[in-house]
Amino acid sequence: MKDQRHNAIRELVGQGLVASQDELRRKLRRRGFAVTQATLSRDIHELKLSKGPSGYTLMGGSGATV
Amino acid sequence: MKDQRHNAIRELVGQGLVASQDELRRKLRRRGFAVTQATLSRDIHELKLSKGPSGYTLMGGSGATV
DNA sequence: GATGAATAAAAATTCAAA
DNA sequence: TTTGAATTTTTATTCATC
Repeated sequence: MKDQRHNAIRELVGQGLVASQDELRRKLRRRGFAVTQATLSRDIHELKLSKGPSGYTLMGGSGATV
Repeated sequence: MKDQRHNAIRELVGQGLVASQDELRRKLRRRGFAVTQATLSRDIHELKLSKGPSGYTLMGGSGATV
């Protein structure tokens, strides 16, 4: 369950605008994943997502930005 | 004043571990820049810094991570 | 081990004001 | 136009429960 959710998160984030954990939560719910903010906070950390000027983004290997 | 502070921020962040705006605030103060969290929040946005699993990082041109 | 509810902590914003 | 104090919003964590 968690793995599927992680994939969905990666997809949504990669896709573009996820400005907050709550927005992510709403989008996930539409996809059938009903979780709370606490869980997303943990997921985001596990996935090493980064929150920048334009919402959440996926981090590559080293963390260096180009 | 703001430009100097921005440079100092870039330096501190580029340097390594800045885990929170408050930590940044303390480090800046040691360097002679005494500002509040509100100002740092604005600075960070202006500098397009990103907060990830290992504190704040500088974002490069495209925002892509390697 | 994964999660939620409640809470704490951190960050963004509002609202003066210089 | 930049800032700080206060506030709101968002995110991380704690403390149970399953």
